[in-house]
Amino acid sequence: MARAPRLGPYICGIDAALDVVSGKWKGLILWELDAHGVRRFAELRRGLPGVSEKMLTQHLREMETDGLVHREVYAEVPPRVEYSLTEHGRTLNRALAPLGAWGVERIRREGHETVDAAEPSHL
Amino acid sequence: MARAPRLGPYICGIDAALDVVSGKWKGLILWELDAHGVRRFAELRRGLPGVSEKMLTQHLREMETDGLVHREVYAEVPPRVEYSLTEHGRTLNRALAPLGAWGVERIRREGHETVDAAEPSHL
DNA sequence: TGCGGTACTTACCTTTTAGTAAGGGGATCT
DNA sequence: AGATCCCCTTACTAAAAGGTAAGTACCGCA
Repeated sequence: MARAPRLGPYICGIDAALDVVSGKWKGLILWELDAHGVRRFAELRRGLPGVSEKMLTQHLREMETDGLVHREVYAEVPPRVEYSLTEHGRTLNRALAPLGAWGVERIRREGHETVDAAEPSHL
Repeated sequence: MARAPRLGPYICGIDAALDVVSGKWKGLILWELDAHGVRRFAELRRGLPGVSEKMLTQHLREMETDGLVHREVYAEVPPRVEYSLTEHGRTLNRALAPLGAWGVERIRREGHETVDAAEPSHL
């Protein structure tokens, strides 16, 4: 791992954008950071139910090298690290908005349950 | 594979939308079908440099069960199958447009090379 | 006769991605 | 004294995604 800028060459813009958001939790991380502005590691962890520490660090590192998130480390005694979106991260989020709306429509159409409303109707 | 509607539950719309477009060639398939309207299997294959027949069928089948593409089989002597976008596929493509634009910007910034000079229609 | 084109399917293998579990080291809480 | 919190790192394992190659069955062309 630790691919520096990222692989390419890309065939079109969708390619390049999907490369950056594909990853099980990246969409949610983007959303959390967009909603709260600044979040610490443990806050993000609590905000993403089920994420492991390894995956969270890994995704955050990749998003940092991709120029989406800013990582600010405070050399304090209980270590403190704050994550926030960069300008690129914010524009990405804005570009993602119509896709999110489409997804919400799809969930509605298909009758999928969201996580907190999960009720197992007979499959 | 052959997951019927798709897994879920989703945490947000981005989740649901990414579920449907994640796959190495799905973005390109969407683009090809959007650009040409109707395409046969072998035409799509030629349009996606490097795709294997297996991956192409697999992706097309998933996109069909996801309600994005329509598959029309003609029972002719040299078999003929035509693929096109459904209405949902077309709205997805429209929702993908800002993301594609973001990706193009990113490619420009990073100085990645594109494979071909063809421009996606939804820019 | 043998090749290429049509649209796949199947089996097998490699690569990538994600999950699990443990550790580290100092500081505050009980 | 012991537990917990903080933000990770490392090693190992499992699952998913993707690639390669071959087979199917029928046809037209040279």
